[in-house]
Amino acid sequence: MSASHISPLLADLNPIQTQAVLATDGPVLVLAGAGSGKTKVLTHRVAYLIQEKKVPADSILVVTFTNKAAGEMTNRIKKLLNQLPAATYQLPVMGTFHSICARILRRDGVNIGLTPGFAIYDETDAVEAIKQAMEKLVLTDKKMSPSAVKHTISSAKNEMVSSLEYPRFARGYFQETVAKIYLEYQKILETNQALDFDDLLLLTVKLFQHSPQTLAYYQIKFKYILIDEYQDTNAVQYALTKLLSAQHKNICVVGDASQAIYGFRGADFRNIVNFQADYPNTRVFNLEQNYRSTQIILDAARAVISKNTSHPVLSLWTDNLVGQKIKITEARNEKEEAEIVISEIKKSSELRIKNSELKLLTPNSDIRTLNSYAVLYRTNAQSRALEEAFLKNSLPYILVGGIRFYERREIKDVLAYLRLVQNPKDSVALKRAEKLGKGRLNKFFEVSVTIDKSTTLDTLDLILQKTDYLDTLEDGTDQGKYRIENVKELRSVAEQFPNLTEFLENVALVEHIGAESDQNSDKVTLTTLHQAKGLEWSVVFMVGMEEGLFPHSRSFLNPAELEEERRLCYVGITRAKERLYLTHTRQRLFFGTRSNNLVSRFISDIPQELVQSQMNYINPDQFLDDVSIQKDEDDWLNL
DNA sequence: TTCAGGTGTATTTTT
DNA sequence: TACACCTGAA
Repeated sequence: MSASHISPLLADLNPIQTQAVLATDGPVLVLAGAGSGKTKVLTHRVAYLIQEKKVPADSILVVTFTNKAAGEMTNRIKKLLNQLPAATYQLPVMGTFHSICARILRRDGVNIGLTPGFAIYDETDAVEAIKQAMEKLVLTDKKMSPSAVKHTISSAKNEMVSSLEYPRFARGYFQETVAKIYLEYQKILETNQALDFDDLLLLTVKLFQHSPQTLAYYQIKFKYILIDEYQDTNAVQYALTKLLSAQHKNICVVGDASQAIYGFRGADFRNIVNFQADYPNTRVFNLEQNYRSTQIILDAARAVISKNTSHPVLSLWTDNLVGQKIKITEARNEKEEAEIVISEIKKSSELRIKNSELKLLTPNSDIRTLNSYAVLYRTNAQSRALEEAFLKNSLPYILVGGIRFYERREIKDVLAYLRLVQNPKDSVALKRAEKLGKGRLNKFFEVSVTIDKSTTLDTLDLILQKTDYLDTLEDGTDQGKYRIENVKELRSVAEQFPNLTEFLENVALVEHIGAESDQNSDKVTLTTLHQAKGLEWSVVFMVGMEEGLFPHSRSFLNPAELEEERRLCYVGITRAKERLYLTHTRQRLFFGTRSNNLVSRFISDIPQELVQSQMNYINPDQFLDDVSIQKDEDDWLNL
């Protein structure tokens, strides 16, 4: 590459983004603020390595937080490479930590005694295995919930504490009992030839520790490693990163401590905070120019997040307009809150219709389709009141979240049969199949022995036909019809993966988007704050801005958790491009009881000059007569 | 095999 | 309040 040659890949990058792309070798930390073009830097960096540095694509490893993110990045890298002269079509190795570890273990896990055809247990399967372990130990103590036990074991695995080591750390009755269950649980997984999600990571570390040749193979293979959302990595993922990058040390991590919102499941943002200390000679790039939001929105976000003290906060700035003030509204209850949201949306939609009728539309005028609105909430339970109001007003919406496709009863049932084809000893699958009827199970076993090397789809169809499973779903209700539709949807996935092992792995590791969620249609998005991460809308409503709900009461006793709530609020605010609404209620119906909540401290943290509201909420004392959450309030005041 | 009725539980969630 | 889950009886 001559000095005069400027790669077209750098053409539309700002100076810091350019530097982050050009710093190909050695440890690199990219601190990417919300809306600062993080994915752009990652994709351009990969394309640059391939195109300009002539790095073979398969020696680049890109780790993402979700499979969806991996897919999006793949598309963008493809596009970039296709635009270039002498287009290269080979793509880097991309995926989540879990999917990459699964691939490694299928290939090399035999070195630590793993069967290549191992099953992957999802949360439900794992909890079922825990139940079986507890039954075996005759733990009739109903006070221990299997999912709490699962969570404790999962935390231990995240800290790389094996079932053999755990008893040493266990303190008190609960943990000591968990220690016994943990041992039994691992035995069950072993006999079932199954790994849970945590095992995928943990056993890969174990494989690398026990088989230096295997480790060396991957260390040499992956010359360049890029990790997205590094603030959301846990201890095992940290260890994997360290092991894999030890040879070439070309490690680039991207993230933002202010957007760390998964501490509750073991993520530790200190991994990103301490990166420089961990990797000597790290070059740091702060992406602080925001391309998404108005200045007012960024100022509000900053006011909220700057109260956190346990991590650094980036100073976002923008060339965008100052924008409109943030609108804060109080509703009497959750129904009125939903109506307020809807009336605001309708106001601008009506404006849109009127303008288009009068042909007043100019390019870039205030045209907003429904998919430029989102309503964000802290807990899923809040979606009900919103949904009811949207239905009542015939305003189209799409609810993101809820029960996932592969978690649905009918899907898990069918998958249980398929898992038994692969491993008839799988006790979790067996128990599920038993629940569907002994007769049905016997019929299944009659045909399952004859299944040899047929495709996933043929196997699935044969099972459905022999067991008459679909009959159990056919009950004349809409729900029954819907369930049958879902099984059909599963058939279409089966068609894509003729190999049963590959099919089951995909099912376990990749979230499937059901047929009903047509994402291109014009609808308002309703979703949790967590699921909004990484997305953006022109207009964002954050509802339920109340003490106890957001920040959630469970975080009151723990300053670290309260900081996580604050980061979640920061994430929510920075989703908005143009307009932000915050709403709260005086009284909310919650699990059958009415509670009077104080206005969220996050609202009080936003300076008045950024806000347009009918009331002054700075002094929450006016609500102190409402006693229902007085106790909680005392808790947080004492922090 | 099915279904009625009792019981427990309700923060966020990808893999 | 509402619903998922389990149990036991028909």
